[in-house]
Amino acid sequence: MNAPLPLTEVPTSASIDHVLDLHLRLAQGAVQRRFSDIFSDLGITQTQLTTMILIQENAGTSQSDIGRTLQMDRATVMGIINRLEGRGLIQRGQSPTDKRRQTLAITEAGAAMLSIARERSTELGNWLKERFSDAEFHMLAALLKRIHEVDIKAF
Amino acid sequence: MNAPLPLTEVPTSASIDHVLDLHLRLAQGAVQRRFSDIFSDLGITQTQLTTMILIQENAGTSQSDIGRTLQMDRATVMGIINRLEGRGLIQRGQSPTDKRRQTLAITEAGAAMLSIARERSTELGNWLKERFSDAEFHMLAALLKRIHEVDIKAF
DNA sequence: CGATATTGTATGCCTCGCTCACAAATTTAT
DNA sequence: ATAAATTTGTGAGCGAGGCATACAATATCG
Repeated sequence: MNAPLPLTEVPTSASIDHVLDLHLRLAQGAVQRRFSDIFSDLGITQTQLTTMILIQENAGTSQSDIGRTLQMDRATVMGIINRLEGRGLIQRGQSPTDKRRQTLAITEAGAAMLSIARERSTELGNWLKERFSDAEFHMLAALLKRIHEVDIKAF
Repeated sequence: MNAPLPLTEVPTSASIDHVLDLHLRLAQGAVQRRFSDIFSDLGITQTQLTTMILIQENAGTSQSDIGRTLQMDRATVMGIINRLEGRGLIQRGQSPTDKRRQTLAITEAGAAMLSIARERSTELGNWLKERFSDAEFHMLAALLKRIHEVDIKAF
């Protein structure tokens, strides 16, 4: 369920080593792999879980809202919502005020899965925290935030 | 070519805000979008570019080597190599010592594109560096490295 | 009212990432 | 030297995510 294990020598590249975007991508990949390990029995992805949490804690949100928060296209969000609804984890409803909107809500099955998932999240969090002091951990989060937040600010 | 632009209020979640893995994912997404903007005319992805640089600076590497370095499955690497070879940017050859291996090399077209791409990389680097002091920048890289390197160390 | 923007949806295309299975070659063990 | 295990590339298949484009319905603003 993972990439091969490097024990032998592996090619490196001077011009690659200090490139931030590579480290970012590799780190994200590592987390993603760890995530699917930890959550394998729940069959859920990082994006899906985040989406569900967002729905649970913002009753009545719409797909567009989620897209804005998680910086995804409307069409992309729809795919995710379709998959979650297809599994009976969330439910679409009608907004009383705006007929274009669809309110999103967690089903009972979804809530059940979420309560398990939240525990697992702790596990993932610990796996990450192992590597850092508290200060480093918060620093890292803050620095990362600058990357995606400035992306927003640009408009 | 991008996600919608949040100007309005957007749902947030207390339990989501300090989750490191979300910031990591969003940051990576933001970089990816910026990347495809900057490199749009070259029609190349982050992964593809990294792969090509790796090949160029490690003459005769194999697909498996790349997989280990970039932490990707053999099968995944093959897909990437296929696409690059299909566009005539790289070339497969035969290893003189090991008949299982395929040596990878950059074609002339590939080298031409790489020289442009390296300039664009600077642009992406600057876009990132804007947000950070030098110390922060290096700190961030170092912290990220801990995430994917420990992943390796686990074996 | 009319023009403009927002929301959801459908379609289609592409990249990445994985599993499983297989064959050929190489290395290690007996 | 022969047998066993490992490495390498490949093929087929599956699914998620991410995008553009286009369309219809609804809201909002001038």
